[in-house]
Amino acid sequence: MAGKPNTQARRAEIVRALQTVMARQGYEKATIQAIAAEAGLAPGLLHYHFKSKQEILVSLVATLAAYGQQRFATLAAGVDTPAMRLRAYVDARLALGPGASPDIVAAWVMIAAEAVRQPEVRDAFEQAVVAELDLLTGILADCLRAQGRAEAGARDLAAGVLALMQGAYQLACAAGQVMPSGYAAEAALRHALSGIEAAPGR
Amino acid sequence: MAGKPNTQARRAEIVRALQTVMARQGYEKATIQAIAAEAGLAPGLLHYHFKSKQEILVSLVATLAAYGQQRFATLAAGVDTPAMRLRAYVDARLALGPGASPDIVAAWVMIAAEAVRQPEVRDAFEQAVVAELDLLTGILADCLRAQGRAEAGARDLAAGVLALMQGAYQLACAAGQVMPSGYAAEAALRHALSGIEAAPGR
Amino acid sequence: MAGKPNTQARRAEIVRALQTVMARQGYEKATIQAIAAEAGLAPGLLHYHFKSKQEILVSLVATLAAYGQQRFATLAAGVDTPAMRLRAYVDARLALGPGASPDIVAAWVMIAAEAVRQPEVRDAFEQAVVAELDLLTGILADCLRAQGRAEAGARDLAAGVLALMQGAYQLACAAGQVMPSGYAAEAALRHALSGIEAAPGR
Amino acid sequence: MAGKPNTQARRAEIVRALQTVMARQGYEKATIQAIAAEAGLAPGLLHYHFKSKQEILVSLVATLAAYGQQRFATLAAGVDTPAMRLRAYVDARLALGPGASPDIVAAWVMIAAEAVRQPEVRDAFEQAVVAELDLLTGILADCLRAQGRAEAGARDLAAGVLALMQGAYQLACAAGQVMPSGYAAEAALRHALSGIEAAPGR
DNA sequence: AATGAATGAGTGTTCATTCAT
DNA sequence: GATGAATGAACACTCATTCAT
Repeated sequence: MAGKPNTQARRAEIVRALQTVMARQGYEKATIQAIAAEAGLAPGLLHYHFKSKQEILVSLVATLAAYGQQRFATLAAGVDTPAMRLRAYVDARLALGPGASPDIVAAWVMIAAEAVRQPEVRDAFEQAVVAELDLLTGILADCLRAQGRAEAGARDLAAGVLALMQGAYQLACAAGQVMPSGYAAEAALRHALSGIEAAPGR
Repeated sequence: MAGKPNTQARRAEIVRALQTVMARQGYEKATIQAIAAEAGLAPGLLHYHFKSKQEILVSLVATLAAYGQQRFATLAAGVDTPAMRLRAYVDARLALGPGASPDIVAAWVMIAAEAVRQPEVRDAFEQAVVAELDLLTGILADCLRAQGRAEAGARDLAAGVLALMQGAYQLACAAGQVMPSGYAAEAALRHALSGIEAAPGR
Repeated sequence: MAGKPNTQARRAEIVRALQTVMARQGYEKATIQAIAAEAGLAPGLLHYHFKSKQEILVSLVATLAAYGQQRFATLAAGVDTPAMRLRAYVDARLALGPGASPDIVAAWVMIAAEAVRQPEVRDAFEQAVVAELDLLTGILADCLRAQGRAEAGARDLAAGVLALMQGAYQLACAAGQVMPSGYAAEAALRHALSGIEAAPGR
Repeated sequence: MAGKPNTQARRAEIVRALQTVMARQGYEKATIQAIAAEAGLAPGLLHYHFKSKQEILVSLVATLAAYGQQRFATLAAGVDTPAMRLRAYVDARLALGPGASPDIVAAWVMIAAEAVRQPEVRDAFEQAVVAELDLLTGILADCLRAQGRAEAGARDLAAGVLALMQGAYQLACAAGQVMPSGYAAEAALRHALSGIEAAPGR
């Protein structure tokens, strides 16, 4: 076998290197040279495996989104009540459990910033947000149903929880010095629960 | 020929131009040339009034922070109960009242992103966050006291509300297509109120 | 007066430098660095005065086309018979009279090659060709009319003369070693005259 | 495992692929990757069969030249008068008979452009031009002799016809929109005939 | 004979900053 | 105060060529 394809593995390495550099320095400073150096590869190789720098970023969005979903799946495995699934979700996103990485949070904040300006990144980011919104809406609807309440407000409630978590990420990265610590998980959970209790009956 | 010193006005014009361009195109794309064009000034003039591009940005952070504080002051004028002051605060930040500008929200999201990477911007951003946190903590403490509850949790509660609002801003800019609309103000208010009710007695 | 505009002059210098470098090395080898060096300017300055390298080339096309038209105007001044205008035209294009420059011929050949691939260059080139075609068609029509012949075939005849000259340019540049020398002007003139004589009466 | 030597066939495939890609996109854009993709081969293989990209181009020049000569041979087979051989020649080069290919014309125009800058290509191009010139000179000399005229001007006349055809090719590719159509073959033939008639007696 | 990953020099272009006027 | 030309370092990206397999 000659010149055997290793594109899959190389792509993963490169995406990983982008995550690392981006978490430290942001997307603009994450130059092709810097990413290549982090990955221990020649700069030109990055454009052999990816069409553009943006494509690496889009790939990273998908990777992180998938990683997040999987982390929830792991934590929620064997959990049977809706309320506990809700807690598992918040823990998967915010608690400093095993597998939680500051790198990922920082990278995610940078991605959100890039999503504002780059349409292709925005598309990928929106896909991730929708998936998250769907997942959380489902969990909350389960909780509402379990309490005999109307499920109509589930999506708005999910949006509030998501916004709270996203804001907590960002403020931690951009103003970590002055924010209280450890408020987020409890706040997110309480927000969800109070929203459930405020919902009208079916 | 020596013109009259109009540095103050020129600086304001330039800062304003940065806000406009940044809202449209982000900070990196907000080149000196673009800002100058937006302001109708010669490019070289910007570095006469500001030491660097970053200094313009730092100036914008302060300007926007002050504008936000002032907007709350206006809405809260003549309001006498703590609960109404709380509502005035949320409206000042999120409601589409007079003076609310998508430009400002977009610019603020960009600023938050830059704060992650540029220490000087981060400092200015943190100052703004602290001021906001102090203001909101005060309002919430008033509410708690008015209900005979312990004020200890006020800051964490303020942090939650702030995070929710910041996250709502960002998701609106980065994934506006897929987020529900109009959830944020109500969610922020409910978050505050439920936090107040959950607080223990003094 | 401060920072006085000299764009016009600089643009001309840059276009001229492109012509020189291109005649020697072709368009691809005429790098921004090479053009800047030829003009004695900093590389970055070229993009201050021109949006892109292509824009410099398009500018060169227009410049050379205008120069050619002007050269004919000079040679044809004071000439009164159609036949002599025809000769003046051929001389303006092919003869080694004063003002004829191998640089220009070589650059023109390169331009024609680029016109095949770059739409914007092609547009400019086509404009030049049309102008030339119109001019020559007019001259030939005059000749035909003077002999009481139908003018219908003038444009096709002009196309033939133009093609002959363009081909002579190109073969001189690409295979100058093996082509006879000095055949072109006489051939072009004879082609025109024989075409005139072959035309039917009115 | 050692395959059977198929270098000859592979080389032909590669040269053919270059012709196709070059006709579409020009020489510079005809990257090794693009040629390989067109030929359905691995990029590395091209440098196994050819020392360099330039060598492929030189090979293409020879191939196209040979193809042209062969096309004339086919059309001229069974033709016995000099005048008819002349017509066969022009048809072989310009008429839209069977086997005429826009690809070949476009590729030939690109080749002529490259011949200006690359010495090795120029050598190959000049060889092709000389062969063509010799062939056409011979045909024209036959015509002249058949009419009892001096053969001295045959080569200059051939050069004129060649230039006309080459220019027609190029203008068709670079300014096809604005050139009349179908003028070239007739013009070339008339040029030759009028040149013959203008020649002095022996 | 064939593969396709790897290299690294080179390209056009952008842009904050400087400076003579 | 103001102008706008000038600078040069940086960037993403391209690509002929090489090489281990």
